[in-house]
Amino acid sequence: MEVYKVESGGLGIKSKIKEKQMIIDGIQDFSLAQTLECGQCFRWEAQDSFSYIGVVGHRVAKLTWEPEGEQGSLRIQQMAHESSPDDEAFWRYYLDLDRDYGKIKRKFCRGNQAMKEVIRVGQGIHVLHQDPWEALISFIISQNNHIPRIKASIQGLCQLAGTPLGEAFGSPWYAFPEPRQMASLTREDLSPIRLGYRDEYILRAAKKVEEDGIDRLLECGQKSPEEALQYLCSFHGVGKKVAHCTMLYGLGHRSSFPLDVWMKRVMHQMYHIEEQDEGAMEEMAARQYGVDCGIAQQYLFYHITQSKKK
DNA sequence: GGCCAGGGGATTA
DNA sequence: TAATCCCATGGC
Repeated sequence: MEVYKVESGGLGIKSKIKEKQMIIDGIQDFSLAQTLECGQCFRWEAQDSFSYIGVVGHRVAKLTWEPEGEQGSLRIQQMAHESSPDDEAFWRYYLDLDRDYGKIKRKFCRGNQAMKEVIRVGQGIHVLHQDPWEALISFIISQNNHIPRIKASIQGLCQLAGTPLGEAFGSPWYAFPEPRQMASLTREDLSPIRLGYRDEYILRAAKKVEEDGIDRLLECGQKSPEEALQYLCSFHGVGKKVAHCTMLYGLGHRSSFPLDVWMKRVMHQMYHIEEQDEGAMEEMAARQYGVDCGIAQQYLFYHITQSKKK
């Protein structure tokens, strides 16, 4: 059995790989459940409160969180034949484990008492690095929709058009459909998934990405937020909200601050900004939270949606 | 049966 | 640039 250790990130996180599973330990400021259930992603299934199974790219994995006091370790069990040498780096990046969230949270709370309570509720949230194409389509589907239905629609889409990844943990798994796979579908093909009027949006998006080239979308991660926003909004069915979600969760733009009905509600509560005044909310976000305001958005969103559940 | 769900497009004025 | 309506769908 091969065991090796890797150190990186400067946060004292170490990891070792045993057979087909990997353990990353010494992780702080992280909650697997909060990160996977704060509404930013739609393809993870809870097994229990410490364990989730899902698909990222062509990787099928079971993630298990093992708390140890203030810290914890993450066990990653991946489908055997999908292992590759860069798995470790892949999961670190996907889960954003090498960012100092403690420092970011302290910055958000400086001179902002209300934010301390907001962050206390979702203190383990990390903003993921998801696939940009999957994020774009997922958030088009999310419009005027509920999270359980969004998940069901995406699962249906993957089963319909995604590459089969084989069986693992007792079920068959599918990759998220590539633009090419989705572009060949018709509205009739999609009708069993019940996307409603959103089916046309995702088909047109697939065709546009086929025409423009996927790199045109991926390059938005390196471009300015203004340029990325402009390109994303050129997709039919993509407005500012969906564009900002794609930028934040898929393209790594941590300064994106998506404003939905919940965020408008919480920004009104905290800063007394009128709910239709998006410009004032964006200015306030930039001033209060700076370049990482997208991360602040996630704490705020989690807090307001959790508080309404009770 | 009306209202809402992490919106966006098209049409008005 | 706002405001309004419509776009399907399902849960409550």
